[in-house]
Amino acid sequence: MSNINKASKNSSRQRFSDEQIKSLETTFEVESRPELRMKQHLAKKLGLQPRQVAIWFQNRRARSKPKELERDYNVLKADYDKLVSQFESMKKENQALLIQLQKLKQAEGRSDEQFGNENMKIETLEQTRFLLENDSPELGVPLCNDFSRKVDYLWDDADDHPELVQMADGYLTSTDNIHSFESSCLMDNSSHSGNGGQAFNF
DNA sequence: TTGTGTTTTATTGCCTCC
DNA sequence: GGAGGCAATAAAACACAA
Repeated sequence: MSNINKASKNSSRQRFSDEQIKSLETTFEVESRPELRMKQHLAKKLGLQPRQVAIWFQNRRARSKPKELERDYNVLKADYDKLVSQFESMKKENQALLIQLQKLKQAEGRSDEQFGNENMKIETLEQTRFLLENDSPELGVPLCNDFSRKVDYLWDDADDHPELVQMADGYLTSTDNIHSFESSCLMDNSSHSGNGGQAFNF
């Protein structure tokens, strides 16, 4: 269609009146996708063509879409932040419980060597915590690059204690936790290929 | 007044569903 | 295949600074 034809075809275009807009908005709040019958009723009531009413709702939905997306994003982010917070507190609780377990096992007569060198554990804890906290400061959560490097078996005789492994940051955790954590990392790895120079070799 | 950016109405083309 | 929805886009109407 030429520009001239378009211009002549649109020459009668005019903005809807405040009353028309108000009525359309009111309807939109109740039903953003009104049925044909409703659109015909509205058109008759407002002195518009049914096609104009249909187009108005179409455009109105398009305008509201970014706002809806923003609302959904905020809800999801709030949920996510809450989960991160819960995860952190559960991680601490888990650590405390595993330390308790460690002490109990020590009390049972195990030597310190079987549980690894405490000094090295503390040093590794500080280094890894720094890296994880700086992986994604804007989200306040660590990413999962090179996860496999961050897991070491706590005991040389791991066969005796397959239920416990040591995270590289010094936290103790169960193998079940490790597996679930690895699964969650699959989502992150797509957007963070490689270790970005941040991974830490142990 | 005019140039420019934004908003609103309308068209087009494609897709999905029945 | 027709109806209706959506994304992309055109173009008129409007707002506003200079």
